[in-house]
Amino acid sequence: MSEENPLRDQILDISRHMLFEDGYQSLSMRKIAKKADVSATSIYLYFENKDHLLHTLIEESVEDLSRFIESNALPVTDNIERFKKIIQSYVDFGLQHPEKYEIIYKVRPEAMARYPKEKFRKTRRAYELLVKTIEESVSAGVMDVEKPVVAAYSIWAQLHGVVSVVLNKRLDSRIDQKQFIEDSIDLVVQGFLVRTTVS
Amino acid sequence: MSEENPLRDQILDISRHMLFEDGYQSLSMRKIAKKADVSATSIYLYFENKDHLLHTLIEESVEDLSRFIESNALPVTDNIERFKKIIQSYVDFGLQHPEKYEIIYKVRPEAMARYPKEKFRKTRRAYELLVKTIEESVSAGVMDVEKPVVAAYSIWAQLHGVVSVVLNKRLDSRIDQKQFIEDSIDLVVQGFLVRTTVS
DNA sequence: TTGGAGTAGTTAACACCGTTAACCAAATAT
DNA sequence: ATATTTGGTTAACGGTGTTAACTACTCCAA
Repeated sequence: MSEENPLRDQILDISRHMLFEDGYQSLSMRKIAKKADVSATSIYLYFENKDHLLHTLIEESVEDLSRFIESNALPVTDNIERFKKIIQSYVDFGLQHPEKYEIIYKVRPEAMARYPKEKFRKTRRAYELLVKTIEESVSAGVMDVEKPVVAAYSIWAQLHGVVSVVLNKRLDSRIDQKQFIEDSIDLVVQGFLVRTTVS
Repeated sequence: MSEENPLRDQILDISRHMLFEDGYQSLSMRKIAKKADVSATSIYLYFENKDHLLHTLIEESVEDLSRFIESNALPVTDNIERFKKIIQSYVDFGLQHPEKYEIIYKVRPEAMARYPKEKFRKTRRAYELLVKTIEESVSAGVMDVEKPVVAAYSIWAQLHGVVSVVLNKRLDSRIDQKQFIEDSIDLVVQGFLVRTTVS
């Protein structure tokens, strides 16, 4: 993945940082170049265009997110516990690496429309893991979910809502952040565990 | 709200349509103006700048969404039924008015960062209604939810995930759309109704 | 040792962008 | 009849992504 080039990596670092600080709109190739102390066109030596630069950033973040969740959840053998671990890891990653997490969603609308579908699917390893975990729980008879694919997607959306409201500081002032996170995770998890068949 | 001006309305219509067709990135004041057969600067007679134009579009859409949900759900007196109605209405609106629905979320990241917070809160009437409905259900003892404010937000996020995966045609080819929607709604609703105390 | 071929960058230019300033003509009010 | 407001215009500024053409520098073969 990393093509072993210092300037290329530097451009990615600067872009990620600027994106997080000032948002997408004010991110320009020329500004990136200036900060890297290089001419604007040099960026094109390493990235086809602005879209591709952004896509690389997204891909990198999704990869990190996937790896993080996998490294936490894969070792867990019990299905229910792995289910919980995936959810917890997703939220943890978002809160611990806001710079990377936000890129996945912040860039979306415009650049994402041109994001190659196949890459989109390929990078969703963590999602696949969640689906598999739910499916196995169902097979084992410890969970009762009709459509794991749907359920997993819903969970994903829900978790994103939780993480983003915290990161964007849109949390109602009456609500304690830590408690909000705990409660939300609990809400998601319990929504499924209630359906667990008691052995 | 509508300031009774034909050109102003035309600009909004064109913008909304162009935004839906070609996305945010390729939306420019000059293109809007050209399509309205007017000089680019004329837009500034009715909108302070591009941001304000977008914000007006968002506000309008959120207003429509809120009205739609309210008109469907307010007449329903039974709390549980109203709860279901709100959820169903949200999804229906998204699928029936994709042009308006997508604006609410498509524009977000860049322009949304500058969207005045107070307006943001003011327009969330439908959300408030959902919170109120859950709270009343809890008071009436027919639902058991610790933090209605959190729960409502989670539901919102989850529903958005459902609607957007359909609108963006990101649905896995194995899955039937109609069934996906029904199942998802059921999943959300059941997640709460399971907690209903049987009288 | 020379010279040709990459390599890693440069400058100049194009077409487009949001926005401002200055202007103008027609409608309206005094 | 004249002043003011309304609803537009053109010209210009500084910024944008991207392309084309160029330039140094390194490396390798004859």
